[in-house]
Amino acid sequence: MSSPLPDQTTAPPAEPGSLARGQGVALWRQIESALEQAVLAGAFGPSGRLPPEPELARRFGVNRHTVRHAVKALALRGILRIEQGRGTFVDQPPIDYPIGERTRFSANLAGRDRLPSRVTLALDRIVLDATVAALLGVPAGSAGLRHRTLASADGLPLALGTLFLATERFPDSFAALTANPSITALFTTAGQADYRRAWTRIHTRPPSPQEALDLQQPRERPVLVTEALDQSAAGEPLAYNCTVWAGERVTLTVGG
Amino acid sequence: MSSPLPDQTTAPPAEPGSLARGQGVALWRQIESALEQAVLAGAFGPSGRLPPEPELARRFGVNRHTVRHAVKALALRGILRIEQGRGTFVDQPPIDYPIGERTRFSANLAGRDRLPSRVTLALDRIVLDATVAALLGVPAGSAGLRHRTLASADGLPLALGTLFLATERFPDSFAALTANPSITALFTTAGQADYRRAWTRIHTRPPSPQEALDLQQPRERPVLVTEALDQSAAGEPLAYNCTVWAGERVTLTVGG
DNA sequence: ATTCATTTGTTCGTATGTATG
DNA sequence: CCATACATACGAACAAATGAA
Repeated sequence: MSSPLPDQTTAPPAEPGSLARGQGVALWRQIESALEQAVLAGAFGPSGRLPPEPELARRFGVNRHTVRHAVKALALRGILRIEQGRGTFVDQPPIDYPIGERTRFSANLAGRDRLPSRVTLALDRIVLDATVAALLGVPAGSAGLRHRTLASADGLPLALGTLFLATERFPDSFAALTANPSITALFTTAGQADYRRAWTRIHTRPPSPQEALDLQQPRERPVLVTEALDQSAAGEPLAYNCTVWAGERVTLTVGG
Repeated sequence: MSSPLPDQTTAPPAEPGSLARGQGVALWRQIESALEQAVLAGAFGPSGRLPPEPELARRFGVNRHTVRHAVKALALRGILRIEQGRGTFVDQPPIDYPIGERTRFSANLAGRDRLPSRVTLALDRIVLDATVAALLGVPAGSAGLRHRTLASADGLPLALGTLFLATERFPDSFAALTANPSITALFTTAGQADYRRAWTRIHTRPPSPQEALDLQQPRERPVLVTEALDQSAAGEPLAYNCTVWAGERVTLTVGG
């Protein structure tokens, strides 16, 4: 049988016979260069996964040891990342995501050759429980809105966001968020363009099965959980946000 | 044979016969109250680990199902945390650790009934590699110091810290840190009492086997990794710090 | 909890190419 | 030309980690 999973990596990094033997350049050096070129060309797709070693050896027409020598050299240089039992991957540096008083989503990822996107997963009218209501400064049991979104960069899920709003403060938010999932746009319409982040709490834990599925990451890899409160310029609570980040794909940055 | 691990929890939460049968209060309700009292009294020690269910059942003189009913109720209320295959634990809320421009360690944990402590694990003279040297603003290959510490609160490990200094900036740092592991003290002596945190990067990943051991946490629970650069008031880099936190025991807070 | 397929990690042995003296 | 040392390359088998069934 052929490979059970349709492998999303398509790139054939070499044609057999493209290597020069006995010309003073070791085979593993030539393979190292070829793989590095392939990485820079983005030949391994958004997953960044390389074909397994035996497959690479076949394509290059060399022994597995020789491929391993090349791969190890690239791993030492930080180009590739080897994970026993899982595979070898392009070592994409995690996306650096600044968190501070003035954080906006899409502005963060622009200008660093990543394609940001944000889709609405769900938008529900809910009853605010005691904890969230207290944060939003309304009585427990008040009407509210829960907006669940999935943020991606470069086609890979980055974060699951859940936003809580009090209906009494944003009466038309359901229609507004249906039309445009951007919180910044909603706040601006409501005359709160100058909101800021009052505080952010950061924690980590293993993902729930559903979160691992949504974020397309293994259950063994942890998630970052941030909780944040957005505040108006006057200091009133506007929205409470709880975001679950794919831990292996982001670094949060404070200051700098 | 008796229990293979010497259990550090000593507290007997009840004496048999202390339960009132047939008095209109279900046994599991009484056990729920008794356990809650025990939790509030800190009867389960710093580990927060409850005795195994059969042991609890024996102490209360009831069937294991009855204990499970009580424990489940407390878990639903967020008082206890059940971990299949590991045990039942007091659900200690994670320690809230503020990170900002003026973060100091011991100041953070005082006044919240946790006993902070910090011990030196290792203090080495090293050669600074390119990455760290660049951050510290010295040539790669310069002499430096690496200071590894273990921070604990309440007897439980909280974080493994690694600090990098350039020797040329702090000539006497080896002796100073040997005498007093506090960075604040070192900086103060060097006339840099007014240092601040230039930036902090936050990431998460599974712990290495050694880290799991040092932090006394299961390998399945992730760690938080913070990297931070301390800067003088004049904007010169002073020290680079990389800290690995026990993820289940801390929440980092920005602002607020 | 077990089993299985996949993938990387390790260790043998052997042969060849290259540089040195 | 020969001897030696070392890096390179190949082959086979097994170990260990991962993830899915």
